[in-house]
Amino acid sequence: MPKGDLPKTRRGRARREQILRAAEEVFGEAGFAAASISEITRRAETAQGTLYIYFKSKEEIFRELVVEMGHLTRTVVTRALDPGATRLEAERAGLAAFLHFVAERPALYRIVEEARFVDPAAYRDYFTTFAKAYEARLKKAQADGEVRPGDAEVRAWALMGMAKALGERYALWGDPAEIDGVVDEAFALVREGLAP
Amino acid sequence: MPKGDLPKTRRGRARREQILRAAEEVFGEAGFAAASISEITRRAETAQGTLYIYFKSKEEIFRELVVEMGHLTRTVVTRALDPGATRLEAERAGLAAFLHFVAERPALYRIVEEARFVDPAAYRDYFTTFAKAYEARLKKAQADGEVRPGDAEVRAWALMGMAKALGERYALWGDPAEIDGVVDEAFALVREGLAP
DNA sequence: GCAAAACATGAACCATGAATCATGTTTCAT
DNA sequence: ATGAAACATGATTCATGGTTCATGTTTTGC
Repeated sequence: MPKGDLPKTRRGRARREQILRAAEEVFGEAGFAAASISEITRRAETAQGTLYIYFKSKEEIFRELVVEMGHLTRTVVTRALDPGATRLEAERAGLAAFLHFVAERPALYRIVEEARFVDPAAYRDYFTTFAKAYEARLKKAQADGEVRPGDAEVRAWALMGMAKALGERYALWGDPAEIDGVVDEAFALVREGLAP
Repeated sequence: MPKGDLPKTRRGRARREQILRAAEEVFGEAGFAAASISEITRRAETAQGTLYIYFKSKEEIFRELVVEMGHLTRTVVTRALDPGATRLEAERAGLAAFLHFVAERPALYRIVEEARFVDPAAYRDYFTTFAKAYEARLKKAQADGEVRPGDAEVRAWALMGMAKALGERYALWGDPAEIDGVVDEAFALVREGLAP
C-alpha cells in the first residue's frame, strides 16, 4: 500500500485516477466542507475504504487537485503565449486563454480559490509560483523595451488579480460569449491606461 | 426573543455586539469550518445558548459579518475619495485606503473571501454592489473627459481585482510599510498602461 | 412593587461523516 | 502455477460540534 507514492499496478493507477476525477467534480460542485467521501466514492464507483488506499485524508486529495490544477493552468496560459507577436499581444492571448479555460472547467477556479482556506500553503505556493513566472516575462519585455519601466512584481500581482476578477465575473457568472470582448477592453486598459 | 430583529434592551444590544466581535475574531483566525460556537461564546464571555437568542445559526452570524464588513469597506474607500483632486488621483487614494484597511483588519478580507463558499449569494451581492458604484464613478469621469473612453464595467471589475490581489500579496502577506510604494507603482500602471 | 417579557445559562442531545479494519479478491514476478 | 504483494470492500467506529431546552435571572412598563 503506497501511501504517498503512486500505485504499482495498472488497475491501481486507474482507480486513483477515477477517484481524483470524481473528487474534482464533487469538490467543484459542493465545496470542500459539503463534499462527502461517500459521494466521491459513489461517483468513482468504489468503496469508501478504497479511497484511503490512495490518499491519507480528505485534505490530501484536495491538495493533490490544487497542485494538478495549478500545473494545468500554467500549461494552458503558457501555451497561449507562443506566437512571435508583440509581447503585449502575447499577454493578451494569455488572458484570453485563461478566461476560456475557466469557463470550460469552472471547478478549477473554485478548488484553487477554496484552497486559501483548506490548504493555505498550497494556495500561496500556487500563486507565488505563477507570479514569479509572470514577473520574469515582464522583466524580459522591459529589458527589450517592449513595456515601460516599472516594478515587475507589483505589475504581475496586479495583472493576475485582474484576470481572476474578470474570470469570476465573466467566465463564471456571465455569458462565455462575452469573453473576447472583455479581453479586448481589459487589454486596452492594460496597454494604454486610463489617462486621456 | 427577536430572531431576525434587533434586541429590545440595552443589555441585549451589548451582548449581540460582543458576540459579533468575537465571531469576527474567530472566523478571521480559523475560517468558517474550524471556527466553533464554543470558542466564539468563550471569547464573548457568554453561554453557548445565548448565541442562539440573537442568531439562528452559525451561517447567520457569518452572513451578518459579511454585510457589516462590506458596508465598512465601502465607507472607508468612499471617504478617501473626497478631495477635489484629479479623478485619477482620487482613485489612487481609494486604493491606498483599501490596502491600509486590509492591513489593519485582516479578518475582513478573509471573511468576505470565504463568503464565496459559505454564502455565495452574499458574496456576489457584495461585489456586484461595489462594482456598480465603481462603474458609476468611472462613467462620470469619462463623461467629464478625465479618463479615456472604454467599457466602465470591465474596467471596474479589472480594477477591483487588482486591488484584491495587491491586498492579499502586500497587505496580508507582506510588509505593511511597502503599501504606499505598491500603490504608486500600481497606479502608474493604471494611469499610463504598459505600452512604452 | 410587580407581572410579563426579555435575556442568560450550560449540560445534554444528536446528526454527520471521516476514517478504520477484518476479510476477501486480483495482479504480477518468478 | 503459485505465493506474496497489491488492491478492494463496506459496515462499524468514533469524535466533533451545532443546536436545543428546562430552568433561572434581569429588565421594563405601568
